[in-house]
Amino acid sequence: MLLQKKIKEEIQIILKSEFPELTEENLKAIQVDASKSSSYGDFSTTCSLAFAKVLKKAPILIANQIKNNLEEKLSDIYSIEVAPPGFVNFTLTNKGFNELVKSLNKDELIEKNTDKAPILIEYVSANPTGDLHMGHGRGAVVGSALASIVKATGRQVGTEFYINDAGEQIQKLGQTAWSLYSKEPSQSDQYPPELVEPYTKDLKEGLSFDELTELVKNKILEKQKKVLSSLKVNFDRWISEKNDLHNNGKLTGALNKLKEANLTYSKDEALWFKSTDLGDERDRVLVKSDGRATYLAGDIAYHLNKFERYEEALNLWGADHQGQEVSMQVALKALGNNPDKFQILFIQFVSLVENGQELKMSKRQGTLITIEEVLEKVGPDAFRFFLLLSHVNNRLAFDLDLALRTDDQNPVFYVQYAHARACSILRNATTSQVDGEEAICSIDEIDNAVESEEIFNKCFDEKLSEQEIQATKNLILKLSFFNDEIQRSADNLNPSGVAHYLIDLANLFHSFYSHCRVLDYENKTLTLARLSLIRAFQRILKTGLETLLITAPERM
RNA sequence: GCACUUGUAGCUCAGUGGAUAGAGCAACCGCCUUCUAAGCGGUCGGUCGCAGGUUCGAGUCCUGCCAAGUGCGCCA
Repeated sequence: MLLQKKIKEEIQIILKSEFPELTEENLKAIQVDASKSSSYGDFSTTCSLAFAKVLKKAPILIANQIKNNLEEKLSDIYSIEVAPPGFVNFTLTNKGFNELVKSLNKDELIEKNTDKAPILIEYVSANPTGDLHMGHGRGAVVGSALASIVKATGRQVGTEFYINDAGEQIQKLGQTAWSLYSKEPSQSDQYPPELVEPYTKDLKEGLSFDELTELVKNKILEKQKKVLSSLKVNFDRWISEKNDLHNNGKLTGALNKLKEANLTYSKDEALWFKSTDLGDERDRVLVKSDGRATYLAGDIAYHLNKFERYEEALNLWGADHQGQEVSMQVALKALGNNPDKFQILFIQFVSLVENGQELKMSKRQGTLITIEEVLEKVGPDAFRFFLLLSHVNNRLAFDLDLALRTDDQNPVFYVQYAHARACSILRNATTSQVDGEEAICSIDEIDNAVESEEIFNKCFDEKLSEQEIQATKNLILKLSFFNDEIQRSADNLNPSGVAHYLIDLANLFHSFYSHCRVLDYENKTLTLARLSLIRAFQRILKTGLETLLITAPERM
């Protein structure tokens, strides 16, 4: 078990016995974090500050109580300082650092927690009427990374893409396709023909309008799947509005539920949802006067179905869909679902910057930049990493020039390079050299090295420079917070923390690399000690990158 | 007009109510006889949009204002 977790548990035991008025929830919230500055030790906790009010006691007294109780217990692992107004700071001994690296090499890197309810993440859900653009790309990247992170923490996750293949947009697509296919004059309000044309080539003759529409839709969908898959985005299920809701009675079922709950009325030959009564700004149409269901009706049916299968649901929607949120929330609530279990993240727009200029984009003029175009230039890893760096609530300027560069300006290369360097060291250590020199050691020797405090202490030998020792400690400390970072990202449903963590980690590794020579035939003990740290680093960086669905190359 | 989101270094962005607000890029100065210089070290750079409030403590929470983006269809 990681040292900070051990410390946390000790504090919980102390506070529980000293202050029985603290609730389980209070105790659970205790955090042992990295200290802000090395002058405050290695780990610190602010729990005495947080509990001062509940306990009606000066924080410094609580802090001292923690210190006095904890001090004798593990004095070979850390020393404790209390700083006003009530911080408790822990400074690790060499043995403490050894314990950390041991855990990082032996334990599961990401703690599994199965208490949390299964969650369904719906994302992308673009219309099957054209190419996916960068806004979809952002949703795709964030959604897939999020699903992966949450899954890594042991929680059950399902992912779905909802295909809006039953509405008016698909009709318009059909009309455009039809005029291209039948050479009949085009009607108004259609899709730009040049965007549809590639899908109407080489079709057999004699197709009906519906057959043609279905065929073109499927071709577009296949292309979307292909593009997503090259971004490493795959879904557990693709839900078709037409086949999975309209044609099998689920839509009618949902409408009946709303009717039974007396939440609908008829007006102007349309069926309306009395959403104003429930807090919406106006009533919404469910079935249009031509007898077709609206998008909202289908979406309500879909979400009712989601909650039959999952306890919680998360949607990643484009910012242009924010008007739907209230209607959906009130509908679900009115039909007996807990609104706290349904959450929507709105993806703000991505703009593209090239040569320092923001590119003007318009769907109608066909100047919308597609995922494919950007992906072709920068590749999936840079594509993913850049879009993961900022929170979806924030508008994002994607700098094509920067992402195109394959040098140190591009953070994804910086991180991947750190991994390649670590692999290179491990490879050089464990394989015999071209000049016939034997390998320094085997993987087993490295794994065993960390078990020996004597070997590991070489990392902190007094003959080493202060810089070397500090670089080593900094790297170990950062590594020890990998699990915390993953858990926090999973809890907050925000993968950007992991991406930033990996940059910081790579930074500390590069610093360690330049200060600390690892392979040294003259000093095998120090070499082994440092290799055990490199091994932990490599394992964690690889896991981190792969959790974000980004490759961790062994050579670059 | 109303609703949602955003406002932090020249630029792109991090920042769980806790200590001295961070990173990358840009600018400037150094570092390759040794494991990958796609790297490292250093300098410069901030009234955290503005004004109040809550708190022992606010970039973080609340209110108002200002600015930007988005939404306000029998489109999806």
